[in-house]
Amino acid sequence: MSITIKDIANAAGVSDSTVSKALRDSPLVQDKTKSNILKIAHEFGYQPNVVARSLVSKKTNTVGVVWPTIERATPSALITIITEELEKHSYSTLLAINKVTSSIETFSQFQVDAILIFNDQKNEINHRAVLRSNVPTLCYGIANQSPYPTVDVNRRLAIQMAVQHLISIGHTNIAYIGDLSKNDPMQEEKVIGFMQEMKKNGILRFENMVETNGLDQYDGYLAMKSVLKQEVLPTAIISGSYDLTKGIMKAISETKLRVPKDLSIIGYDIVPKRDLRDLEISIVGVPLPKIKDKVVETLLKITGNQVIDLAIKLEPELRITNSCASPRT
Amino acid sequence: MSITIKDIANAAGVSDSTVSKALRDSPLVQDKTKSNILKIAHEFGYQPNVVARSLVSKKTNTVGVVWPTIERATPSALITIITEELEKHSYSTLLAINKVTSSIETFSQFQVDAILIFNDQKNEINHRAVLRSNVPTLCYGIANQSPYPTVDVNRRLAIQMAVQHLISIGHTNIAYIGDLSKNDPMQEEKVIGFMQEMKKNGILRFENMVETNGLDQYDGYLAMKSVLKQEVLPTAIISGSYDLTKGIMKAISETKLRVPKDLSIIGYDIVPKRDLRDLEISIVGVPLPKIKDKVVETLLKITGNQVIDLAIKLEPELRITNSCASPRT
DNA sequence: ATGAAAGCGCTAACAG
DNA sequence: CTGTTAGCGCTTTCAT
Repeated sequence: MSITIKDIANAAGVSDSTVSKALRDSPLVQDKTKSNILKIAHEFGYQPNVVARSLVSKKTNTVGVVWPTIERATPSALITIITEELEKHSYSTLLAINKVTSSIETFSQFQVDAILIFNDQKNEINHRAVLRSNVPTLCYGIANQSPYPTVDVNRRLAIQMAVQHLISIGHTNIAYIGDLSKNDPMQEEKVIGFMQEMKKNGILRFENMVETNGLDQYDGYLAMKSVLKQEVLPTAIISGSYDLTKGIMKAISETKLRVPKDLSIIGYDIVPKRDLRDLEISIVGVPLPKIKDKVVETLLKITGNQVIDLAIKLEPELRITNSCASPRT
Repeated sequence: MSITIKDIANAAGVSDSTVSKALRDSPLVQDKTKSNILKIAHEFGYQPNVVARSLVSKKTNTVGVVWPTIERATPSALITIITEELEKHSYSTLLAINKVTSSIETFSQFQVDAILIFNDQKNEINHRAVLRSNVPTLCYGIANQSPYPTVDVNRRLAIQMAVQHLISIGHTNIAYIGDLSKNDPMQEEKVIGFMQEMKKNGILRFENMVETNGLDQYDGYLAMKSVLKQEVLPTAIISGSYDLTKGIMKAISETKLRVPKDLSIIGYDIVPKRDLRDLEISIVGVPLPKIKDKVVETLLKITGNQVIDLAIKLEPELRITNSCASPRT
């Protein structure tokens, strides 16, 4: 049996409610009494029973994160900083990795104050079940796919911006290296952005779309190796992810080609970790901290039942460095 | 406000407790009444309030997993299957990625029935805080480092077994490719196993220990590349992880060397995914499902406050395939 | 400033 | 078989 408010009340010789007040730092308790109670509570190793508390207060100060695809490493950096930020606002974060519907159920039963769904798969979410759960819910993924608010990094636009820039400085043979499968809607958005923009300019060729097996460095390395075997090399590369970019750079470094003289590079990137220091690669995307801020801000809003827009789109930034140059003629 | 047991009682014209019993499928309720209540509950979209329930039953049917190093991909496969298994036993699983102590606190406040700590770092865990939390706790990591039970995969022995085998078939120049840093006690165990066994046989040389940057394919690829530059090549390689092995194989495939004719390989491996089909690599380690079973079994035991051993060591298996042969003389 | 009492939603005796 | 009662640990009026 663990320590309850009663045990402390007994030890301090006061009533339960006084202890409750003292613990919540109410001004209705004398300082002396308060500090005495606090001391005893600490001695006893008292831990408030959230379960009992929330039964009356209807608040748990906890947000639940639904993360069905734990084995994909990409979003974990985001989750980590979101958790840190929420902690600053004195919210705890709990993760669930079951199927979306059953995770929601668990969180709803635990009376979390808000739910964040990482929707990085073509999940068949039972939206009715989610809505019925009665817990304010936010999505991270593609907007307008669900009946609840979604924070959406505009990946399509990001890649379009990259293409536009490369075209504007004269490139016509641009390759996209990334995940071309249709399993992950976020990756798909990038591909669509690339294809649209290339088609619009009438320069999309079959060889320009380079499939990778995954999103790791190694995948980028292998993909770039295959590109290097093409008869006519592209003059510019857009990479679908930070890790891919690292592998791509490695593959290039094993040839006599030089960036940006022979090849311009822009990487899609929202990750802050930067160990491409040797050569600053041009990047496009929304910086992670910006996403984190928006997500947490929105989460905090919805816990207060504030009504917010369904689609919260974050606009990407294009940061061009000396990894880009006009093609040699 | 959500639907409570009372609302259903009202609608069905029975008492709260009858509804409670019906919902828990008690035999003490007439079938007719029961089905009527169930029907109404379903119509209303009733969701039991676990918070209230556990306040009286002292059970949440939930286990909390403390996982402070979410960004390292390795253990996620384990967590995934543990979660699945627990679900079969009608337990929900919640993850926390904060610091160990504060995660424990959260779980303790939520009254989870058991806690599983993934201790894959040199964490400074405040053991007293954990013990005080009063929640049965299990560790996954290195045994005898904490005052609570630990499921420990005997990594040291695993690597020793691999070395022994290679020596037994005539190898004397054996390299270990893996994480040599001392940040992760689990990796360290493997290194110790290797060094001990090599020293015991008087064949440990400096070049035999090959450092990688991480545990990904790419790291293995790069490390093997560097090995291939050595003047005298080892005749056998022991790889520290599944992904490293993949990269190592790739690097070898780019040379004229053949496995096992020129090089024998044993990989440390507990992961079930097998896409090295083309060539079955010899492996040593404890299969993931076995770990999962032991962890879940133990978790279930401790929720019932059964007393169990502090150190639960799982013995590795060595599976030799045709990736190993005696060295050419 | 402190305590008594009521109640959050549910379960578990105990009566009927 | 069904209803009544008490109480889980905590917060929150409302008295004192």
